[in-house]
Formats: sequence, C-alpha cells, structure tokens
Amino acid sequence: MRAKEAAERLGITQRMLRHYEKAGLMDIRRSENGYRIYGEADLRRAGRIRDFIETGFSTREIRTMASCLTDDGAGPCEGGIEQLLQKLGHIDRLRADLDARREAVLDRLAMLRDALSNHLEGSESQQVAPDITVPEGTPHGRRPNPAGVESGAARR
Amino acid sequence: MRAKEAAERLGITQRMLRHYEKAGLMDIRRSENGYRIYGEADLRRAGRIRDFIETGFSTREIRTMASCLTDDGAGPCEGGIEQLLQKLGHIDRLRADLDARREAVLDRLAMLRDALSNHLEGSESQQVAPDITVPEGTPHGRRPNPAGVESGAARR
DNA sequence: CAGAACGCTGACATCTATGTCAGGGTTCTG
DNA sequence: CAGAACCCTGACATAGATGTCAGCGTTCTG
Repeated sequence: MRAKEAAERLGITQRMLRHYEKAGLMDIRRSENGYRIYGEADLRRAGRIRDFIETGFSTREIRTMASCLTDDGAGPCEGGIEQLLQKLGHIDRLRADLDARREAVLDRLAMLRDALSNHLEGSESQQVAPDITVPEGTPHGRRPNPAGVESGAARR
Repeated sequence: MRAKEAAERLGITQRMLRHYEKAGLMDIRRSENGYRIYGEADLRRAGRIRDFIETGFSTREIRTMASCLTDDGAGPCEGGIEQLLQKLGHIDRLRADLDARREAVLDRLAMLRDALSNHLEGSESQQVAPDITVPEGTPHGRRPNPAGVESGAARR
C-alpha cells in the first residue's frame, strides 16, 4: 500500500513515517515512480516504532535496539530488555499512584452520594449527577510504595 | 533539603527541577536567602512529574492533570460531584493511556523473552539477560494483535 | 579569612518530534 | 483531457527537554 493508507492504518502522519525512515529505523521499498510501498511487515515495524516513541523513547534509543523491531524474534535484541524494564518501572510507579488516587476519589464520591441522598430524602431533589456509574477501568488493588520518590539511584 | 540533595534523590538534575517549577508544575518554598527548600512532599511530587515525563508526557499535558500530582487523594474538591467525576475522568483516561503504554511494553518484552529463550535453546548460551522476571505489577495477560499494527484509529 | 562547594537567574545551544508550505511529478476519474 | 487526490523532497518553523556557561550571592571548612 502507499503512504496515505499506511499512515492511516498506523494512526500517525506520513510525515512521521518518513521521519522514521530518515532516522534509519526502516527502509521502505519504492516502486518505479519513486513512491514508497509499504508491506504488512513494514506496518508492523512502523507500529512498533510508533509505540516506542509514544512510550518515551527517542529514535536514537530505538536505533540502539533495532533488533527489537523485526518480526522474526531472531536477533538477541541486545539492550532492549533492560531499557524496556526500566520504562516499565516508570509506568508501574505511576500506575500505582494513580490507582491509589483513583480509589480515594471513588471513596469520596460514594460518600458524597450517600450523604446527598440521605439529605434530600423526599425533598425536591436537585438531581446533581443522578446516576453515577463507576467507570470500570482495569482492576486495581495493591499499592506498593504509594508515592515512591525513588526507585534506583543514578539513572540515565 | 536543598537543590543538590533533592536532585540526587530524584535521580535528575537541578536544571530539570527548576524546569518543572518554571513549567508551573510545582511551587517550591524558599528560605530567606532565596534558596529553594524541598520537602518530602515536594520530592514525591517531583518524582511523579519525572515519571510522567519519562513516560512520554510533556509538561503541558502534565499540567492538565495537575490534581494527580498531590499526595492526598483528597484535595479541594469544592464543586463536589461534578469535579470529582471530572477528575475521575482524567484519572481514568490517564490510566488507559498508561495501560496502553504498559501493555505495549509488556508485549514487546514477552515477545523478546520468548524469542530469546527459543533462540539460545541449548547453545553455549551467552547469558544475555539471564533471569528475566517480569516485574509484577497489576495483572496483565491478553495480548491480542501481537505485533499490533493498529490499536484504534484516530489516536492522540 | 580564603577557597571550596553550593544556590540563583538568565541566556544561549542542541536535539527531537512534528507541522506546514512550496515546487513539481503521477494517478485516477468524470 | 482537466482537475482532484496522491506522492516526493527539502526547507523553514515551533515546542519541549536538557545541557552548559556566565555573573553573582551564600555557606561551610580548614
């Protein structure tokens, strides 16, 4: 397929697709007229690159773990794992934090709702947020190092 | 504590600490001589900001969810239910975002680990990342669309 | 006290990610 | 065929994260 479709399927702009290429992260085949021709594998690769970038990696870092971009789980993918684990650490810390906060909010919310209904029992009822449905959102529970400041000195 | 110590404990530079401040993400107390004085709560807040940033968020985006940076899940909350619901919305959206990122990372990680073990099956084994343990942290499982090209059109 | 170590501000510099525009082909369609 | 819709390259532009240096006060220590 050509640029437009590829970009659409990936949810990014053609600009970025070219950017990845220029950054040396991919090498797209060209048709005789010079148009880029993306194959499914290219899409997958670009999709991974996109994800890496949206996860906070720079093309520079990604190039470092180029072997982590191919379909075939071949190459050792040196470097990739540690870097990923590190990111995971950041993400998990934030998640834990958000989970805690989320619960606090839910609690408060429930409390208010109770108070409210008890209060306007039988009154004209002002109908403030009538049917509060707790928006589901992945299970949450344990909450280690609540507001953890650190998690391993000397970084980056 | 003062700048140097704070920065060290957070694993970032004083420069960035000032950057967060200038970005309107925190407001650090000053001693009479003008020196910044960081308290534990400031550290926690800065730590979260740091994590958000390293997870790919910009100060601009972070400012948007400023209420997610405080320790107390409590907070002003004046305005009641609407505000709470709104906050809940932010939190959940944030969580969704983090989940996506987290999962992308986990997927890649699992994939890599598999490839790796399959690869050095019985060989002299170079011991690259010997005992990769997926850091526990909220349950995760399904992994549809392995090398997922897409993940929902119109993103961001 | 002198010098080291540290703090502050502001400015300039680099790198990336992205957007957008221009100038100029190529393809598809009514 | 004419115009729309695409594609390409290259350049200029912005924003944000970070680094680093200068010029200048403050603290701590031998």
